[in-house]
Amino acid sequence: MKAWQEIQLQALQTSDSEHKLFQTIAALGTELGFDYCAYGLRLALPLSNPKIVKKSNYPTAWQAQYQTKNYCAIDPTVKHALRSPQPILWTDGLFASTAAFWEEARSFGLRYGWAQSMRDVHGATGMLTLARSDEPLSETELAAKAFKMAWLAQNAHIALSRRLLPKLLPEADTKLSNREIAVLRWTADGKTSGEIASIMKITERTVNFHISNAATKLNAANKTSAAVKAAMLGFL
Amino acid sequence: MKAWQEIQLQALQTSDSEHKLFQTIAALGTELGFDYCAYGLRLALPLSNPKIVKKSNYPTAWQAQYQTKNYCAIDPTVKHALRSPQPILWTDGLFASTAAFWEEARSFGLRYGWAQSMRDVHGATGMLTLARSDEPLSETELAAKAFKMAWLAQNAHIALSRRLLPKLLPEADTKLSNREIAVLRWTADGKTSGEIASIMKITERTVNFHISNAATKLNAANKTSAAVKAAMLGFL
DNA sequence: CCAACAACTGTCAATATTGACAGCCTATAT
DNA sequence: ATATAGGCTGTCAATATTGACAGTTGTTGG
Repeated sequence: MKAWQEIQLQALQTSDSEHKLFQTIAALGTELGFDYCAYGLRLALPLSNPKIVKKSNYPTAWQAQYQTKNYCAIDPTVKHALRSPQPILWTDGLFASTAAFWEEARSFGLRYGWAQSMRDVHGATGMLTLARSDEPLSETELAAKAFKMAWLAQNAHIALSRRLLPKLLPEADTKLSNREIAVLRWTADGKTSGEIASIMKITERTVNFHISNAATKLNAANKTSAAVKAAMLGFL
Repeated sequence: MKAWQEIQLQALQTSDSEHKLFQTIAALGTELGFDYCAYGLRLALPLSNPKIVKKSNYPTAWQAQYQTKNYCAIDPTVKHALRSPQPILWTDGLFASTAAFWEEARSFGLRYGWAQSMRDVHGATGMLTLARSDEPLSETELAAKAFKMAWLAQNAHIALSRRLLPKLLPEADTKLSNREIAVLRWTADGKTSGEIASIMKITERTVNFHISNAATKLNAANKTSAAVKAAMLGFL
């Protein structure tokens, strides 16, 4: 499978559009024996309504169904992906409580599938799904392809999220000063401004000053939100 | 390389001790041509002094040096691992600003190395390092082994963190009620108790009641800490 | 039926926060 | 030398929070 090595370099290094990048990943999926490929990215923020982006070469009708019926919310593979980076197979057991959804997916040819997710420093979770209509996934096939699938899941996320994140999450490239970071760290650990003041040997007024500057930079309404955002985005 | 498949099953499924598990991972590293193997786990909390656990088969003297001189804080591979899941090679460029550290590592036989990190739902970052004394890592060797290394980094973290996390981070298995989660979500997004009250159509008093219960469960001093902990641990 | 639990509400006082005013000091880059 | 930025401090009033008191309702499971 020489093509892997070649496409690999392309996928990682060229700065293609997201679309081309996804095509490359899908092509690698095809080489692994999967007609269908899907990548989903779920940002960490805002927590009460996280942004989700999907890219796939699924049948258009199914993509539309999935979107309008908000299947994302019930899809057991998504639920698993958000809890664990362990790969998961599409099995009857997995879809036990979502039979209608599972039935419908299969009617579009999405019968045998595999998925793995990955979380990055910014709290974003990426999920790669590989699927096909034809042939069940045997243990031996999985064992043989496990390494490449793991690699592909990783690199799909690294490459795609690098391109998608900046647009979707502008806060991700905020620059916080050292002081702001220090103050937010203590804040996130539950210290009051007064406590932080004595820890850092500065005035309470100054602590609040830094917090408020950080909150402005992070587009946060108050210190709680600022601490959460900074922590989730990996600034602390 | 049939052994891979066999050990793979063992590594994932048997509930060995951490130590045995690490041995297994190190053995897989050896099969990939690396004498040395190290796994580091950095928890997300507490933010102001995150817990770190290390396991390695490095020379004991170097492990001691690394620990006492707190090299963790300056090690450029660690710095990279905390920012990106992309694999990284030990190169002169990488250690440009930490020459003494790099020199010392090499004096212990740690000359050629590779590392990759991975973050999970609980915010913990795991980092796998594979290294050796003898032979430089060529592009072609890396290309040939990339898949297995990616797989190993992933599975080392999945397996080891599953065993290490519960002990190190007791908050990780807190059970929050649905109401508590909802209230914390809004809190983390920067809403005040009053705002959450009108969003959820309950009294401000009730909002504070849920927040305070959640804070107790999470061992948090106040709502900011509760929101950060819940968010970092993936409860929201 | 009863226990246990989640959800919900009330009041009051002590603390903490935010927001808006205004200004000083130091290091770095132009 | 001057602009710029980070770090630092002050006061005051309006809001928000926390903590400690005491209680109702509805559901679930033994």
